[in-house]
Amino acid sequence: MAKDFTTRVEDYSQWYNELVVKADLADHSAVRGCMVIKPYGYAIWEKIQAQLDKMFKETGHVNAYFPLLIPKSYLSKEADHVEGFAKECAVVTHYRLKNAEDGSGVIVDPEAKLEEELIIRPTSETIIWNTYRGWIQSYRDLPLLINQWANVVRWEMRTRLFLRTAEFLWQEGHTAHASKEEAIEESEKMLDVYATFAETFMAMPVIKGVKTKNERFAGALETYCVEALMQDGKALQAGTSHFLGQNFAKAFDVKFANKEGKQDYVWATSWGVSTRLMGALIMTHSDDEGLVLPPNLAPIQVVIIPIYKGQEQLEEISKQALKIKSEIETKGISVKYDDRDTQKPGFKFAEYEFKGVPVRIAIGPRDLENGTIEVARRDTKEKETLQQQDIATKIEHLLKNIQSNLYQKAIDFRSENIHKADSWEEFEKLLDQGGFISAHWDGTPETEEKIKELTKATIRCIPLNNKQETGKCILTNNPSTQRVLFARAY
RNA sequence: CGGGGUGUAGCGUAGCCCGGUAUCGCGCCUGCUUUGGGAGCAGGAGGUCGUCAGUUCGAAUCUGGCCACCCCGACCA
Repeated sequence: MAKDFTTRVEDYSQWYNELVVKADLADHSAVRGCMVIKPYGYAIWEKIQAQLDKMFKETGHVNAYFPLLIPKSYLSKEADHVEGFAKECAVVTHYRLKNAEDGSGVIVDPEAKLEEELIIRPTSETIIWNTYRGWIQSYRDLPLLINQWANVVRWEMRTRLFLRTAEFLWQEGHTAHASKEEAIEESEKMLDVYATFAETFMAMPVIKGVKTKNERFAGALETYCVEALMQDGKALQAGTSHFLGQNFAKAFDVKFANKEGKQDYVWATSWGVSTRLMGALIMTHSDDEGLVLPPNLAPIQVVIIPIYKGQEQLEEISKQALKIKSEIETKGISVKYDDRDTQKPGFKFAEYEFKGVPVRIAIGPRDLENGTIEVARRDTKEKETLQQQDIATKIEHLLKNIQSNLYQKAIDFRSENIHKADSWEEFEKLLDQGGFISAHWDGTPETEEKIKELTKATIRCIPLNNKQETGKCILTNNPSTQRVLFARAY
């Protein structure tokens, strides 16, 4: 396990800071915790985005865009929602600057104070539901299935690169339904989309579950989540899907005429995943040599590096390399041929390793003679020399193999790190080892809070379709009907 | 907001106790040799020592104020 690297993502600055993201945007406290995503890192986000977007559309959703700035009053309409977000909102109070009279630079023009302050969205429920009021009159307008790709800002007291930045990119789905059952079904369906995405594309196993009341989204009746386990033994919430009941419909007065002609409030869901997924990706697979990307999300799946002496030999090798490149590309695989003359092969090898490129091909004079190439895989770092014929098929299989190997490795790691605890002593001991702990809980928020205070562990989720069994709460010994999953989390 | 720490070249640092105009590594530039795992040699460029004030003939170094950032906690996707 890559100890040094997974504990705190931002520590691996050597490769991470230079190539994926740079955090120190400016020497200014106002932007602390914001992130600059460099082109290579952004390419990974684009892959995530493209795949999720496809899955949303396959489940009947369409994209739309709502404003960044939200009138302050909107936020106060749903009581729980305000309480959840009020403490971390950036507020726009003025609309103009002017030159300072003493020539010291620009200042905020006090004349330009806004009558009503605007907040920068921490999430868009309020402005979207305010808009939906005008869009929904009849059951014929339902369901309304909309997704938004956007940035949001949450002024967190403490930030962590990728996992909790002040500004982050995400998608938020907001749907409206005619019945409670349909809305619940929708939130469960989207949870499934997230789980499928995590497992199939990110090669990251997740546990589907529901949050306890304490951990629920502000304003939701039920919060579903997918929880993943990072290499350092900490849990990470990878995505959430909320059943909002009629809370927002009531707060924003969104009513529709049902088939019987009666007015009723609509039922809502919202669901989202963010650039946190990139943190999850890094912390699930990477090692001390850098990123390890699952082929299904790697912007570059195969890199070809020529080994040569002199211009003449390079031309000869390039001819063959480009032939192999286009052959592999016929399988829909993305291939980069790196014939830069400014770096040596050894340097390039290392560079693509920390960029996480799944497969590297080296081709030199020796290969030209023998009709071979050297193929190296990032996940196991194994190298082998292959004949050039059928190379596209061989690479295609190799990529599939890497994808499933990464998933298997992650799932094995997780199985090794889920334990049952039946006493408080055992619970505490297991916690220090990291991982999920399956234990009985009496179902009260007070007990949950107490356990958090004592151990910093939280209930990550109550798994869906959880086995019912009688037991005693790990802390209070009160009767319990099921085990829940505890962990220390990011 | 509480507790701790740090500010010296693009990055990472030495020097500070004991005052005399700044050290080393990476990176960058030039040239030659190299190229199957992060090249070698030679030469070179780059610094208001966070900031303001004080002490002093003289301050990166001593004193005081301010600013910024990092870590730990409270909060959280």
